[in-house]
Amino acid sequence: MSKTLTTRNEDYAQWYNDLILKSGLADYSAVRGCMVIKPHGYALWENMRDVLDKMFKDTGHQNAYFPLFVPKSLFEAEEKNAEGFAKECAVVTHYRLKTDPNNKGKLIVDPEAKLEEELVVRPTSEAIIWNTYKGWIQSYRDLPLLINQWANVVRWEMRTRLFLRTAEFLWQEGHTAHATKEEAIIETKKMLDVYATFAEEYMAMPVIKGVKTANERFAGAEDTYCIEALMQDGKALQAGTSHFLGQNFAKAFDVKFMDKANKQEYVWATSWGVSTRLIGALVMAHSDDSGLILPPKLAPIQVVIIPIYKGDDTRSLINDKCANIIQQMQAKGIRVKLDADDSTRSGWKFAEYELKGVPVRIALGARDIENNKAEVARRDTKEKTSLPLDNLCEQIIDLLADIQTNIYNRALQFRDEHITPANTMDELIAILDGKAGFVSAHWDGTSETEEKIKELTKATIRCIPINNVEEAGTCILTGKPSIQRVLFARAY
RNA sequence: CGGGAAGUAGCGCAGGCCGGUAGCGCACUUGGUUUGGGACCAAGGGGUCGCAGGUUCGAAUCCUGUCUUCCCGACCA
Repeated sequence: MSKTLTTRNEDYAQWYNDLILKSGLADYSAVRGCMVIKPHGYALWENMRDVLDKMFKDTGHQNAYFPLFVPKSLFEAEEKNAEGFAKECAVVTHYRLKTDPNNKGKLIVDPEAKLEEELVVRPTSEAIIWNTYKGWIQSYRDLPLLINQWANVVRWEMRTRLFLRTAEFLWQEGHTAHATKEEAIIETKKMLDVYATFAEEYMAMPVIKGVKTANERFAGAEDTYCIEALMQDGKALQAGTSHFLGQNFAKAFDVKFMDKANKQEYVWATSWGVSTRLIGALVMAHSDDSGLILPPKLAPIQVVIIPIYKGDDTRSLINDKCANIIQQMQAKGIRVKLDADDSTRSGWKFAEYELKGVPVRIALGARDIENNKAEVARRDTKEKTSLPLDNLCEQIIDLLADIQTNIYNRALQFRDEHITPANTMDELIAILDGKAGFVSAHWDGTSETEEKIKELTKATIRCIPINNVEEAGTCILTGKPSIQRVLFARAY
């Protein structure tokens, strides 16, 4: 099987597509804009999901599930939100098919079965959730209400890209209700921190926490916070968002509570989400021309053991040793796989597991056993070393931790080297066209200026970093006064 | 929604201009030899050439329509 990838230098976009397909993360499907997540990709998502789910529960949230369909009248209740999503909604108009009288064996939509009210396939669930919350919240004693749901959503995108932008995707959406504005803002920021922690500690992907400008804000939110990551081609990627929704949805859906002073008040809301897009981010943050590089904490397989047979006489000796190592590793909770398949040779396996991003590979042959050693290769640097078998398990645990740290540091260094200040439009354009990455520049704070810069450069303001240093300056485009630099980048 | 490209075996492609009973590589099956960086030998199996019409004695090939997918733009997590 020829599974060579297009290199990143040749064509970054093609490299990404090749990698996703050939590493077995996902596949195209017969449905326009929709992909199939294959077992390797889904296992990765399950690991991400499990970690996040625990983090949500540790911060007091509970899971629930709301319907896929939203009646149009509910959907349009919060106007800004509805308008924001209107152009990309799939809509169910009928509930039945029938056989085509003019074309045997074919089906047509039954015109008799038109729905009285169209159903919108959720692009996000605020509407149905807030409609439900109305019935759940009467008193301040019912607050805060901290709910998360794991679900699929549909956004009818014109152009799709595996994991980064597909018509249907998997995500989680948290929806919380609070008695006070302050508490809702704290929740918004807390969940942003959860995302940042997850990205950095588990995905080994450094992120910048920030606030979106009005242009980039979630429709219906007062403030949108985000984590922005930088990909190896110098493009930014929004990896997660957390919204302070104010009382917009409470007012639209009439969700009030009685406070301690016996007064009716609207509740304060947040919502926050991350999606399977994180898989795309993970791929582009670390991987190389040989394949995926997965962080050990999330890798579906952390260690693969490949026996090297030579003749039949040492076969059972090697098998016994492998079984022994696997037993020890499993006892320590390492996700380990033995590949003793006789129909492919070791060289093929080496390449295959590199493609799949398995962090550590152990090759074990008669020669190693004789020397009481194993050949250990780490995926991130491709270094091979010979380690003693005696306390192999402990050494591998250390190695996995080292790989996790190393790929984070590597990505961090790349990210930090790609935050460049610019003081003129020419500088901004030169950086974007050259080294790319984030560009830190002064902006006068208006949407018009942001739009204009986007037109001129195709770069958007990714965010205003949280705890940004105040620095007096003049806007890069208009020369008007500015109090701080913001981060521009071309983005996914 | 605009521009481009492509649909022939599971995957990647050739054949098409010049119509004549469908081919290559990889994968797959069986047997054997192998195994420290994508093994080799031998023998096999698999396709109504995206779909629908049309031209023709005859269509993968020519014509018309249609569907789908990918890439580039505008929109988005």
